[in-house]
Amino acid sequence: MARAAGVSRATVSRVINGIRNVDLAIQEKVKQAIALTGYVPNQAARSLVTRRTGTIALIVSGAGGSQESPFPGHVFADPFFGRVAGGVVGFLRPLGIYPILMFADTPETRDQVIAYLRQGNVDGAILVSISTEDTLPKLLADASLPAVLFARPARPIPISYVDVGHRAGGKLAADHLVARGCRRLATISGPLDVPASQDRLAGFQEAMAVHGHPYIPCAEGNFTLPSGEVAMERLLAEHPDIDGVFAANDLMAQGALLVLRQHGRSVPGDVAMVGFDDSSAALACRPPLTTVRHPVEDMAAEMGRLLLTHIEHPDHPVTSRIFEPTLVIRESA
Amino acid sequence: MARAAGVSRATVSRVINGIRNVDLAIQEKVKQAIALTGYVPNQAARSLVTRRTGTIALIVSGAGGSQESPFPGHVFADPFFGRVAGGVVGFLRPLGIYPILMFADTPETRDQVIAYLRQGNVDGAILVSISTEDTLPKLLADASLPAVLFARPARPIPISYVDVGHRAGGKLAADHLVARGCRRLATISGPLDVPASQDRLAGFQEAMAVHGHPYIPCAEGNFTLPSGEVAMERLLAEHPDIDGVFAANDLMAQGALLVLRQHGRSVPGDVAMVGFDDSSAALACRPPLTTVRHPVEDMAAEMGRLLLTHIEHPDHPVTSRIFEPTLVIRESA
DNA sequence: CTGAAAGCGCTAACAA
DNA sequence: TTGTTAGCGCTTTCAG
Repeated sequence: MARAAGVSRATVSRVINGIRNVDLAIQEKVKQAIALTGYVPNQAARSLVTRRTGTIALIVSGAGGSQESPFPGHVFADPFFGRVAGGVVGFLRPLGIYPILMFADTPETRDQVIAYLRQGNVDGAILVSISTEDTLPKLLADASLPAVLFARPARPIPISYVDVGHRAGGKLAADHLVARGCRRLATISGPLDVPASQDRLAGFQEAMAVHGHPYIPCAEGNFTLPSGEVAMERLLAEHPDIDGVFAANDLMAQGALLVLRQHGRSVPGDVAMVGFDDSSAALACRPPLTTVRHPVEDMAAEMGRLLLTHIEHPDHPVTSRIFEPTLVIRESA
Repeated sequence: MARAAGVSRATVSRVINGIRNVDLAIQEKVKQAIALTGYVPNQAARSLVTRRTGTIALIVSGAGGSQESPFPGHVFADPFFGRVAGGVVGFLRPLGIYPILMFADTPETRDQVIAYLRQGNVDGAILVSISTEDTLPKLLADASLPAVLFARPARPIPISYVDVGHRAGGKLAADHLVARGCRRLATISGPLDVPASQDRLAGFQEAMAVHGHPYIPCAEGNFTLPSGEVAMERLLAEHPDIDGVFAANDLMAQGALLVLRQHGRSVPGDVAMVGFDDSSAALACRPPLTTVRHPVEDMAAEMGRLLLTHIEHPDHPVTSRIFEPTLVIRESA
């Protein structure tokens, strides 16, 4: 700005950055000049010297051996991603920092992302990895860029992460279903190669075992609505007398509800249904879905917090933070 | 990088930026040195001189007189936003440019956004305005920052925008329903203060008028599933003999379908249903929803393209681009 | 076709 | 407490 505030640029810099040791009168004068001229510091110049951008990356990374659709619409359209983005933005915004949205689904785009990060465009990264085979977490670790993951990586990697107690969630569902009086339970699991699915299933099975149900029929889905439909269809064919189901996410539960209705089974009268996530899909179900709440927004905020401390303190040790799931009781069970 | 490539930094710069007039042998030498040292140019330094950041903002702006929820989850979770983000990222990514995700819902956050943009953090902005009362478009225009809107602003503002032919979409739905043999039509509109809702309704009504149906019962919703339920409930109460419905978006159609089933009406047997958007909700419906496709991804890509030309050519005239909707026929009509 | 030198706007030592 | 002085790493005239 016009150093016409009558002082040196150093002083202006000091008041803008809130460094004390500036005479109050001068501070006032500078502030007025700023307001008057509408001066805004140039971020590029600032970053050049501070080596901080005040920006972080929010990366969604899929598997993608080769190429996928040009429009990653269905990824961002996933209510789950929306909640993550909302949580991150909600936490970061008051701090005046905003995330850069990145998407990597192929080896090339992964390299592109890494290259971008190495340009010093961001101070750190928050990574939501969709696939077990994703190599980006490792690439990030190798680049020793401050980063935080959503969910425990399939293979151990020295990066901090945030996760929910999947086993505890499975147990919550089991206990509720049993307490409700269900006797012939079944479950629709997520894809069994992802840790979260395994853990939800294990938690459910273990809890059922202690309730005296050592064997629980299980159909594997892939977290999509149609997969929930076919899983329910199969379960019903093999065990027509089912009276309670735990689906590993709300979308599959929604699909299951659809076929239950088709078969004339009332919910929760004939069969009770418990989902997982407490996503918007849970509310779109009829009846509204009883579900295990996955506190995604809070977790996303925590990712932001963790990332910031990693950025501030480069030597901060790798950390993980596990959130407790809770049961949200609505009408389906 | 180690200017140990044996040349001056100026030459390295030229090679990196693909400026001709560089001896091929030297080019090779430099490239090797780059590969060897893993050199990456510092973006901040670059931006400082070029006055370009290679970054744009993707802003979601709501109304918000005062404050809203700390987590803008439901906004980003909206499948509509997901499609926009996907389209923008899909177009920009091959160009190596990524969007910064911003969210403004209160006057304060709007100012914060503007301040951020004025810091020179981005070259331009793509704005998805959720509310009619949003003042951000005007603020952007006043700041004369390159920007493109999604959808025509309620009040005329000198900013380029991209939109779909809402009227044409309404007509598509009307023609299809009539061709199918429906005689007693009704419609569920969106909030009538937003131009898109008005236009979809008008297009539908006009087309119905030419088909000899001058009056069409209409219930107003707000684009949410529950609002679709109550609207359908009302329509059914007042006009029990309805045999065809046009809902102004898929979510409301989904809600309407739910109450239709509750009332024992078969779809499309007893009543046919046409939605609008062709969002993921259309596929989640049972039966799958016949709907007017809103080519959101393509529109988002076009926003990127338009923004880029505005950035390249600051004097490029304000432009609008209207996309044609198409009918996607599935099972509900 | 290539190198030297200036300078983008800011922060941070260092002096005063 | 404030001003002066160096750069931060790059692009870009301007010479050569």
